[in-house]
Parts: sequence; structure tokens; C-alpha cells
Amino acid sequence: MSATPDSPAAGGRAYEQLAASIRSRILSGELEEGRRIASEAALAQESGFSRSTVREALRLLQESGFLERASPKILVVRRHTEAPVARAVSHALRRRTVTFSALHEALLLLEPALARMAAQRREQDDLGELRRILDAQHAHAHDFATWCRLDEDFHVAIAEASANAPLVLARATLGLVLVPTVAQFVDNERATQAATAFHERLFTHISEGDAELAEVIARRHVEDFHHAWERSGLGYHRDISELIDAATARLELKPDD
Amino acid sequence: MSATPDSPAAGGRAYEQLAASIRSRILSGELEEGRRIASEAALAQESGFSRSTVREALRLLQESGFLERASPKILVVRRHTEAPVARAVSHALRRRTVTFSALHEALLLLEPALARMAAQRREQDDLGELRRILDAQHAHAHDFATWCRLDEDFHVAIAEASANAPLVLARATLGLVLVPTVAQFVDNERATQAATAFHERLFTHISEGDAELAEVIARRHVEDFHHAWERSGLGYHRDISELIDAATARLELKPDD
DNA sequence: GCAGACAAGATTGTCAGACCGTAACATCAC
DNA sequence: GTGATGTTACGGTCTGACAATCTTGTCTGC
Repeated sequence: MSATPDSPAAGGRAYEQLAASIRSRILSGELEEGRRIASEAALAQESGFSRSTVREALRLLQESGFLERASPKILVVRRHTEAPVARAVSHALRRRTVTFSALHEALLLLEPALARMAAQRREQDDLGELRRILDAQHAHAHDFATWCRLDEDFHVAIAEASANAPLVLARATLGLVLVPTVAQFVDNERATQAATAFHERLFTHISEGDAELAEVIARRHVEDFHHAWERSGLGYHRDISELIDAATARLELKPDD
Repeated sequence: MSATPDSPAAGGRAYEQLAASIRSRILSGELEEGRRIASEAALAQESGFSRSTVREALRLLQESGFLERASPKILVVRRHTEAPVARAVSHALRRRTVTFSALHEALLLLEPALARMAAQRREQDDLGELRRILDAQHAHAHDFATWCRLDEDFHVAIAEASANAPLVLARATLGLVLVPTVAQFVDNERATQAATAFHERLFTHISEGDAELAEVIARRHVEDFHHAWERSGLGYHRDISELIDAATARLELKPDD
């Protein structure tokens, strides 16, 4: 009754207006993170649109990551999620050839620089987070899947510590390619322990603020990654696109964990 | 009536199944890029689902970038678009502080490296694309908005020439922050001409395969950008988040151009 | 008092059918 | 062929309905 469900062309399609309106309420903080969103019927009533329209708006927000299923029939508000970035990126990557060499090159460019910045600017929070992840890695040295996820978390946390938002995103982007690649050959405890040892040294240098050493160790870590890859009999210029596809498919099948 | 619209829990929701099915037909190439998709009614009939369900599936595909409006009532297939990445990234950036210094730092890390790789690996196609963009820039030295867009295109084209998919994405990510920032102070022909001159030199070195010089010029170009920013009286550590927000909002209001 | 079974209610997923405005397309005049 | 014009098909929206299933509050037994 409050809105005007009639005027069709007034400011775009109704479902887009509604989605935009809800989105802005999420962004403004009026709809808090984690909170369950009102039922479709309720939204329909309060917005003045029909339930069909509400549903289309909801689909939009869901796909863009502002709403997420907490359970089959409960949608909750999500402000903090990189999931849509990951999905979008995987879409964009799907049509390009991604080789191990490209990934290695990208890491070699980013990781040492990020480690250096992290050592220069780390805050107490960052160190706490890094320590937490590191401990979890020690605890999961035998659970390879979990360890790989933690490995990625650790490196993203370093990026966060660098206090450079654009680079955090750039680095997070790589994760989508990196995780399945790492998972490809991390299948024994020696590998996880060696890598975790590198992380431990990185952590030390970052917390001590030693930018030089942090950078050097990060570079070695990336090179070690390269060697481990080749030791597994995998070629430097191998196309790793399928790994990404497979991992993405797995992701889409199990969106909730 | 041909399909089985009854079984509800069989493999997820109907609109998700349908979306997945259409998506895979797009990815497989059966539905070609740019082709107009069948009408909602037709899709409903051939899939056996109702039009409402078809519509929800379409909304999903639209939001994830597989379908795009060619005009108010025409949806076409899109396999090659970075738009969803941009949208997703802008969402992720919205809750972080982005400073000019961070952007500058990120550019300083990426641009010279990309220019170097581009010089080493550029293909004929890449050079053609770069030349085309460069000519367009010369032609639009007075049209600042267009020029800024072309500026971004040019740099992304260099990234493409580097033949490193992950870095292309990383660089494309920066564009979202960069374009509004550049647009902030590019308001006179001297600025566009100076920058275009840099591009011209970059192009020369890249096409000649001179990696060293390409890298050096790219670095100078980034530093020139920094100086231009400060000459405009804007601080190095200025928060540029609002610029992004404003630009994104503008984008969302005019999704079709 | 708390865990698990259970019933009742709420909510989503899906459908059918209808209406309006308008953009797309074919047709015709020039 | 180019432009004006009429048709038509399509998209956007609404209403109302129904089944499946999830939530939730309640009840029961240990």
C-alpha cells in the first residue's frame, strides 16, 4: 500500500528497485550481518510488490552474495563475504588458459612484496590472526584438505596485514587458482611440515618487523612451491585450468560448510 | 509436461537446475556469445517449468553475468565479460578503506612487471588491440570521461599481452578503483596528452620487445600519475573509497550503454 | 531438567493464468 | 533505402493457489 506497484518504468524494473533498496539497507547496517531476512510474504506486504517480484529481487541479492542460505528455507544477510568475488573470478578464468608458470609468476610478484609490507605495517590483530592460523596448521598437518585451506588463509592474512585493500583482493583472486593447485600435490606430511615451517619463519619476521627477511623468505617459499610441483612430476607450463574447474564445481555443489 | 517439474528435492531447486543447465550450454558453446536467448515463454515450454521458474533462473544468470541486456527486452548470451568480477569486487571493497597510497603502491608493483612481460610475450593480436586503443585515445584527448575509460582499456590490454591470466584479473580488479581516481583529476587536455605520450612510448617498447625500457617507462608512468594526483592538491593518503562508491553507483544506475 | 518425538504452523518452491505497456519487427509509403 | 506505421510478441508484474518441507513450540519419557 505504501509503494506504487503500478508505475512500471519509474526508475527501472521493480525487482531491481527492491533489490537495490534491500542492498542499501544491508550496506547501511540497518540489516545486520547474520540476521534472518523477513519472509517473502512479509517483504511483499511491506514493499507493496507482489511475492513474485520479491522473489526475483531475492534471487538477485542471493547471487550477488548479499543474502545467503543458512538452511534450506532461511536466508540471512551477508555483508562480509568474498564468495561472489571467487565465483565471478572463476567465471572469468574459465575461458582463459591458466598455466602453472603463470600462477608461479604471479605469486613471485605478489607474495614477497606483500610479506614486506606486512612486516612494515602489521597490527596486533593481524599477528593474532596469523598465529591462530599457524597453530591450526600445525594441528592439521595430517589433514591435507584442511591444511590447504589454512595455507590459503595464512597468505590472505598476510595480505590483510599489508593494509593494502586492492592488493588483498588481487591476492584473494589468486587463491581460487592456487588452492586446487596446492591440493594437487600436497599429499604427505613432509610437504605440509616443510611449508608450515616456512610459514613459521615468515610469521617470526613479520612480527619482528623485519621487512627484508620477510621478503626473502616469502620468495623462497614460492620457489619451494615451484620445486615441489616439479618434484611431483608436473610440468612448469602445465595447463591447470581443469583443476580450477573441478574445484569450482565442487564448490558449487557444496555451497554451505 | 515433458520434464519432471514435480520432484522438488531431486537435485536442488528447479530454478537452480535450469540455471545450471543453461549455464552449461553457454559454457559448452552451444549457446553462442552474443546470441539472443529464447523468450521466457519458449524456455518455459521447452524446459517444462513454469514461466515464473524460468524467470528466476534468468535472474540468476543475469546477475552472474552469463546473460546481459542488449536492450530493454532482449537478453543475450555473454561468456566474455569481466563485469561480474567488477561488481563483486566493488562489493568487497565497500567495507575496506582504500587510500590513494595503497592504489599507487599496487600499481607500482603490477604495472612495470606487466609491461615487462608484455614486451616479452606480446602477440600480433595484442599489438593490434593496443594500437587501436591508442588511436582512440588520441581522438578523444578532449573527451575526458571516454579518455579515462580508454586509459584503463590500454592498461588491461597490456596485462592481456602479458599472457598471465591470474595477473589479468588482478589488474582488472584495480581498474575499479583506478578509473574513478583518474577521472578525479583528469580535467584538462594537458593531462591526457602527457599520459597518452607515455602510452605511446610504452607501445613502442612493447612492440619492439624491449622489456627493460617497457618496465622503466611503466614505472615512470605510475609515478607521473602520483605527481599529477598531488599537483591537484590531493593528499597521498587520502581515502578514495567515496570515489569508488560514487562510480559504482553511477554504474548501477546506467547498466546499459 | 533435558533429549528426543511430534504436531502445528510458517515458509518456500512451483504452478497457472491474466493484464498492460512497450520494444521489436514487418509492412508499407515515399 | 529510408522513414513512418501498425502488429505482435515479449517482458514485467500481479493474483491466487497448492504441496512439500522446514521451523518451532510442545509434549513426553527418561
